[in-house]
Amino acid sequence: MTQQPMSDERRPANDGRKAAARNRAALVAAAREIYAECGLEAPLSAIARRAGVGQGVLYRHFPDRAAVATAILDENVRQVEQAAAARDADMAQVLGVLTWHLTESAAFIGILHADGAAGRSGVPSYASALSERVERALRRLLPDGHRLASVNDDLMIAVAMVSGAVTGHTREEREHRARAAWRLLGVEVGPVRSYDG
Amino acid sequence: MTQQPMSDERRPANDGRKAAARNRAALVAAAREIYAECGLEAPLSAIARRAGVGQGVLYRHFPDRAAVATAILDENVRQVEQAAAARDADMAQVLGVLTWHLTESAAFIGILHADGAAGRSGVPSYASALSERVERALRRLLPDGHRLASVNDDLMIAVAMVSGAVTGHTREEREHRARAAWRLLGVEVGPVRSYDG
Amino acid sequence: MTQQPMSDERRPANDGRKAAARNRAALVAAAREIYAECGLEAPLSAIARRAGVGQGVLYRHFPDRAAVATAILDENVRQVEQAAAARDADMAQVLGVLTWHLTESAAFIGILHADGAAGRSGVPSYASALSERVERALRRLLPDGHRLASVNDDLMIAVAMVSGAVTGHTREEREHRARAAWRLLGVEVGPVRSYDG
Amino acid sequence: MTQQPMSDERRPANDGRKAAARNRAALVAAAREIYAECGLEAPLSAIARRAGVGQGVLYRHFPDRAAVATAILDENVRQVEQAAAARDADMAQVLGVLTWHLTESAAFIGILHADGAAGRSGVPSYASALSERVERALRRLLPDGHRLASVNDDLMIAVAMVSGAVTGHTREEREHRARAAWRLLGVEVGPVRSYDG
DNA sequence: AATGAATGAGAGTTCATTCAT
DNA sequence: GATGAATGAACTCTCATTCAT
Repeated sequence: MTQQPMSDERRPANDGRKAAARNRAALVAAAREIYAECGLEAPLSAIARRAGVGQGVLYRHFPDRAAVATAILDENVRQVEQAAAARDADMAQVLGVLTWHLTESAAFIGILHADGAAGRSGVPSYASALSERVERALRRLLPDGHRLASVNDDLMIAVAMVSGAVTGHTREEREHRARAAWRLLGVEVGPVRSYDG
Repeated sequence: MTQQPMSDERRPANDGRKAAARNRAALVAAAREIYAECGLEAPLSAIARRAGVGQGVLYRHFPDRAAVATAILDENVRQVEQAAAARDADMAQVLGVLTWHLTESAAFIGILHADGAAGRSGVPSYASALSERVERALRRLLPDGHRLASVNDDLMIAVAMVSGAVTGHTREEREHRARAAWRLLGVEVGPVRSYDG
Repeated sequence: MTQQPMSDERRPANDGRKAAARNRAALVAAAREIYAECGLEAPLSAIARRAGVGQGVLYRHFPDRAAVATAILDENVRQVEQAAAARDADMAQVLGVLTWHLTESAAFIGILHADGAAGRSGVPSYASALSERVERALRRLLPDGHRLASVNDDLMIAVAMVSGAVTGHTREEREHRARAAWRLLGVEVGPVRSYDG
Repeated sequence: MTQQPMSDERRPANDGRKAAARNRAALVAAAREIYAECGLEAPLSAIARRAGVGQGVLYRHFPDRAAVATAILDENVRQVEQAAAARDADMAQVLGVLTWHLTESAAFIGILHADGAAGRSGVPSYASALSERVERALRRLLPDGHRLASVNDDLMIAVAMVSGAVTGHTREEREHRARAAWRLLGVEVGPVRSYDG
């Protein structure tokens, strides 16, 4: 309220380059938490606040809401891709990783409904891009005789179905329901876990 | 400082009582359309606008958002119930009706994800009420040897899966995808059509 | 369907940080004026408009209606408290200060009706908090033989009565009527003026 | 919802003339109750609902909000006038009646702040008209040596002060506080009761 | 005369986004 | 680069008032 220039009153540090990367990471982590708590509709300001940065910083790193979501989801998709790219990868294992992300991240669920739905109202455009990356990763591993190989759509429809089984449920229920879903589909799934190399 | 008496001049038509039923119908139709386009989160004001009535009219007919949604979805649920209550009802037929509504109404899709998820964030409470009505209707018809009868959750998980298969897709795609989904589940489905007695 | 990005074109000035203090002051001043004219029930939007700021700014500075009112009235109450805390304070002098604020601020009048009326319909809760501060300040100075010391309620009832005498009247009339009121109560009042140290 | 002319389906009676008077009475009674519960700001629709009539009826009988308030308050004022017009009326008795209405009707309190304040913002115009009727009634009885007779304003200022003492308090507290107020003013008050001839 | 539906203007609140510092 | 205040539109919900029936 006074006119003092607030000389050095604990003014937030400005560490230059280093800070930028740190802030980006903080934002991504914060977004993950906030999304988990409030869903994809959470106010961006909440993310900035949780990350401990100003809202301007958020906009510096991410031009819009979609960019934030993509940044979060990209990590999930990448793990699926990496699992699929591993030398000894097989379908069941990769579906295990996929399922792990499905149960872990409520935000991730949404994009798996999106295959072939680019530009559809309600389906953010980034979702189909991510969905396609998942599809490419999986299709490469689809053995000819696989339950989901006979009809072209089946693979991603099945994935969407499992997503549907977990939508709207808590983390705890999601794993159970996802397993049940794969079982009903008659598809074998490997251990449900994150992929880290 | 309370309420202005209305700018004056040219107060638009007041069609009197007769309009009541007409307006309600227009609101329901508009809501169905808007929901189909924007999902259940659509602004109520958009519904009123589309219906060609003032917002007050919407609030007269429906005290709150849940009432609007329920009014729309109730009709879908009721048809499923009626199909299930028919003398010669069998599971496949009723699933056909269910599937018809799934393809017809984007809004209906949402509630089928809601089973057992009452009070979950993002899952409005009326959704689980409706979901339970669907469950009761279906479970009565579930023959002992049915593919979905072995585990208790299976029935509604399967329904949620089919919903997941169609979420985010257009009317046209929905029927195809829903059929594919049931096929992947190995569940027989009768003709996909509305139930009208 | 959530929030539009702003119509575009000609986004009005954003004076940056400096404006914060200026805006807060403008809001307080505007609130004082509007309250004086319309009472505590005045629309918050009128205050923002009068202050020349967007409604968002008002909400940034004051989370709710009570915060606005408190910010305005706090200053009045504080002066009474300070007058009462002065080394050589005596009842008559402090009542002079009280009376000055009563004539100066129509909003201040309202809270003096609130003693012991916490949570009463129409009596906002902050009003009784402020009322109690006034009571504490005055009671400390109440000499044993004072006209208002014999019965416990008398002090604040008398204050409420003087408030009643001025409610609904113009600034000019208020001083005259307040003096008349104290005279009718047989209570001596010092010079009617603000306290500034 | 059907198109039937609802032949005689319990259509609300339309008893002609008689009903008009009955409705008016119901509206006044309802307004009294609603005002007591919700204050003068209560929605007019609530009054109509409580009275069991359509809103149109309310508007037929009372052109606007002020007219409703006046109708209610008129009854209070009339009793004071009648008490003052009684053959053996004396000041103390009439003040007792006045005080009774002050404690009985929260709505009545407001108008007694209004003397000489016609057209003041926040002071509805009908209030000063009613206030003047009260003043006329009382002044006629003011004996020359009365405590409130020496200065011209004193009478109504005193009344406003007592109103101020009770504003914002519950029925129960009001009587106590009003008595305390008159005592502090050194004015004798007769039994606090309604006047009924 | 009564009914009660319709109207639409606010009031309150929340947020995406910009921008001076 | 970071900060965080400002902006204002959009959304929900409430009412005073009118008017066809």
